[in-house]
Amino acid sequence: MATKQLKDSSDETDLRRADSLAREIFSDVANKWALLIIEALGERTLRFSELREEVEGISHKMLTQNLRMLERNGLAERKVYPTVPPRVEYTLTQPGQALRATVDLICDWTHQHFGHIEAARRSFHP
Amino acid sequence: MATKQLKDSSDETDLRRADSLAREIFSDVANKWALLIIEALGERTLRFSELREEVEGISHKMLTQNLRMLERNGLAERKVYPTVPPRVEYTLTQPGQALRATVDLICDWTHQHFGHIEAARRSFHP
DNA sequence: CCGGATCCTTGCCGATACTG
DNA sequence: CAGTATCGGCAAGGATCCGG
Repeated sequence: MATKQLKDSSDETDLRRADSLAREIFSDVANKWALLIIEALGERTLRFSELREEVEGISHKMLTQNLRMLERNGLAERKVYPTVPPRVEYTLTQPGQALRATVDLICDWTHQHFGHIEAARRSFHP
Repeated sequence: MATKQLKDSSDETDLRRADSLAREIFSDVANKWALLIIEALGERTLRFSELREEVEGISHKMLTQNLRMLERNGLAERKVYPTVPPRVEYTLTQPGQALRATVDLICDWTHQHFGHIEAARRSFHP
């Protein structure tokens, strides 16, 4: 990953910290479930149970785990209504939305290059 | 992931196949190592050993495994020079380049929202 | 309804050794 | 140098239960 240009910091420590953090964020975010959750949320606000239905095949555990991660990184917001039974809603924050825009592009890419990929797979002999 | 609008196919089977394939491609591609390799390759042509140095922390095994996957999906091209010792070079295909462009955006995003994320982490108390 | 905790299985991934 | 094969540890992830 490219290093951000930090103007004039004569101290390399900041750069190193930034890079290692950047890699960490990248690793957090660049995984199947996280991206699918972000796609599913889109501009909507969804309850936990709705998300679970929306994201095909995700387990209860993976969903909470990834939601905590998104929340921790400030990409999603968690709103709890202290009713009974409880009601918890999730929304993407503005940075989350920005990320979603790029994930959308990956989806577009998938559809655009569908044919190419299918063809490549057929003509691929290990 | 959103389903591509296939005009007028009265047969649902195609849609299902397309969606399942799309998810499969997405799962292949949406993983840390694959994306980092794509980033590392960029517009360059790199040898196996060069890639190994370029992609920080990747193991021999993961590198070959992911390169085979990229090749299978037609995202990277593998060129073997039958010299001794052997020389193998990898390049992104045009679809691979297109995908890389979107990955670049994710990197940009990471750097742009760096501050927000750090702040969110500090103020996050489980 | 939500989410944490626990147990248990699966499969990822690194290490190593061996071929062309 | 590049790639395959095998093995084993360990962490990811599923199933389940309980508690708020």
